[in-house]
Amino acid sequence: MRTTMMDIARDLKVSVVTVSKVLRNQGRISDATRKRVLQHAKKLNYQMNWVARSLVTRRTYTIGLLLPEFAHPFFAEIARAVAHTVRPHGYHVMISSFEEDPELETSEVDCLLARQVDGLIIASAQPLRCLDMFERVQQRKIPYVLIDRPVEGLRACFVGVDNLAIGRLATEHLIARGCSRIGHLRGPEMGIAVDRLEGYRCALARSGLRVLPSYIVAGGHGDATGYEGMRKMLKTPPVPDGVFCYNDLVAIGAMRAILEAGLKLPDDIALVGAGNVQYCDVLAVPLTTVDQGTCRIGVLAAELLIARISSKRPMRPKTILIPPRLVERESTRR
Amino acid sequence: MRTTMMDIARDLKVSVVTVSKVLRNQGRISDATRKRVLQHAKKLNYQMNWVARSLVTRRTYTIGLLLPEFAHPFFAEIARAVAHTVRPHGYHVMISSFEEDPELETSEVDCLLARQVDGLIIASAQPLRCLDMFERVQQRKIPYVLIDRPVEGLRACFVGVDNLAIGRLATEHLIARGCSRIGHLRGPEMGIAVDRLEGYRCALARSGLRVLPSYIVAGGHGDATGYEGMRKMLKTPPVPDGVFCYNDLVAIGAMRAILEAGLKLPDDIALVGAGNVQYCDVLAVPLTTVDQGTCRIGVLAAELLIARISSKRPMRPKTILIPPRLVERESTRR
DNA sequence: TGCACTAGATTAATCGTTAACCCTTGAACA
DNA sequence: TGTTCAAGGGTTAACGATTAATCTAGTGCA
Repeated sequence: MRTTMMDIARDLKVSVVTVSKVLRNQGRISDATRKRVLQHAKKLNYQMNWVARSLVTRRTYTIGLLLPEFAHPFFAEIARAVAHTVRPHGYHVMISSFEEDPELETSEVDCLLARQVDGLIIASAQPLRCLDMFERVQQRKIPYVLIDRPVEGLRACFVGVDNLAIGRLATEHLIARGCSRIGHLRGPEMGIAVDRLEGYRCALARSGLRVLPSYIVAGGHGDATGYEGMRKMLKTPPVPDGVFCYNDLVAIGAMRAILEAGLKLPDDIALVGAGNVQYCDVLAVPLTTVDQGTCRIGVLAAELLIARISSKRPMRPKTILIPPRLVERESTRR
Repeated sequence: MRTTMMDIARDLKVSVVTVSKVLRNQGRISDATRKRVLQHAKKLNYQMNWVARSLVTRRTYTIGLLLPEFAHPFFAEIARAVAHTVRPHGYHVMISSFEEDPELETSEVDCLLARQVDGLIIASAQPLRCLDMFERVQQRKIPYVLIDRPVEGLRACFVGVDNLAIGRLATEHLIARGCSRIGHLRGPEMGIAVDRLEGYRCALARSGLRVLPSYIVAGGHGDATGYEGMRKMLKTPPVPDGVFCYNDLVAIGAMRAILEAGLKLPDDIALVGAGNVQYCDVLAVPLTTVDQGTCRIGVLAAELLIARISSKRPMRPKTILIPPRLVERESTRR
């Protein structure tokens, strides 16, 4: 049986409350009593029951982290940053990945709410105009911070990168490197991929280059879609001489397709990714990419969340947009 | 204010217990009452308070997952597999990474115990013969499963790969590919790296090749140590024609060093890693590696843990060793 | 009529802590 | 002598559920 405060209290013939006060270093307790309690607690190997404490204090010191995909290095790094940031404040993280499935996301949020998390950090995959999940969270007055993917029509905290700038930065870089037929392997139909596409369009327009419809190929999140997309793009001439990929994973897939086709990188096709994911510097051809401050997103989101949890009064939503930064490597060096 | 069972009970003029029974689908309740309760619960947007429930049932449906390093793709994949496996059973995962720091590991374990996790999965970094952390867990009768790194002198469940076989498999493969001067970038002084080294030694001995001390270079877990180690090895002739690396990350670092030195892979030096980490097929030279069934480790550990949690009687410790499997890619194809 | 039985609910106790008050004692001070 | 005050502690009631024991009709049957 595990020891409780009552065991200590009984043995020492003091009240449970006295024990509780000593253990919390609160209230007025004589040094003698304090010492006795602490000693006996150590002797019995006492450990606080956080569940019981949480029930009465109404705080679990747990935050929920909802991610679309765990194995993705981008989200893994975020998870790491979040866990790291909240630990000094006594918080633990409950992580849940919902595999890009909005329904699973909703049910996980509900589950985390039921488990009484003190706050949530969400990289949401909710479809457009589906705000009821968030409304439920707000109704329960649980602070939350969105990351990576903003949700339209929602007044909420957000930490992410300026995706339009990413698209522009990457495309402008390709232009500067002398590319004139610039393709884009775009991401999903909705969400941040739209902004990156817009940035791409914008950069091309600015420098007077034409946007060929056949140069924009639809895709998804992973490297498989990048591979397929690139193969498709290579089949329809004129073959591009530069491609901006929605993210690094897509770029990795694209790179495989390019090399398989016997083309040279960057000489035949220059490639730019986005994300600056771990180990994208040791690829077949080290990948030029746009850094989106992954780690900072996690840290800032965590700090923002803790600030909200600690604050008495409701604070008004805050948006943090991290400016992206181009990281040039071999895949565009020519 | 959030709704409680009492709110529902009061409104409906039934007892809290009746509500509880309906919500748990337990006990004999008339269809009429059941319906009323369910309807009203939905109307009030009721959500179970798991903290309160946990206090009385003494189960949190939470398991703790302790990892040495979060960002490492190997552990990220394990985390994913564990979370995935336990979800259908109603469990959530609290993840904690302790950055290879034994003291932090201990304090995190204590914290997770205080939070009343139902079980633990640990990839431990405890130094040799430091078992008191585990003893504390056992004393509390919390089931736990060790993964990846066995702990000597501890009668506990373990799920991992046969590291000796990894070393042998990798080295034998290099021998089969015609290498005769085979080096080893080894991992940390203790733990699984020792077995992999032993496997390497064993394979060389079997085929009558000599083990040169200068061919065994000490290192750590990450790619930085692989890079340094390889540079060192290249400086002391005779340069090896095949190298087995402690893990894929080390191999990635080694590959960078080899390419920087102007040598060709696999023609000058053939390289084998271990782990079959994600994306090691898209490296500068796709890496031959030994698959250690990462995903299966996570799944099996999670299943084993849940079995122990659910079982009434204490089961006796079970060890699962996954047989490794060689995955040949370009880095040794010659 | 009386007894046993059952379905359907209620009451009381419990889980381990904390929050909010209340009580005692002795010393200081007017 | 009486009042005040602080130190050091205790009492009681939550927190929001579950579990075990108990009650109350209604029914069947001898």
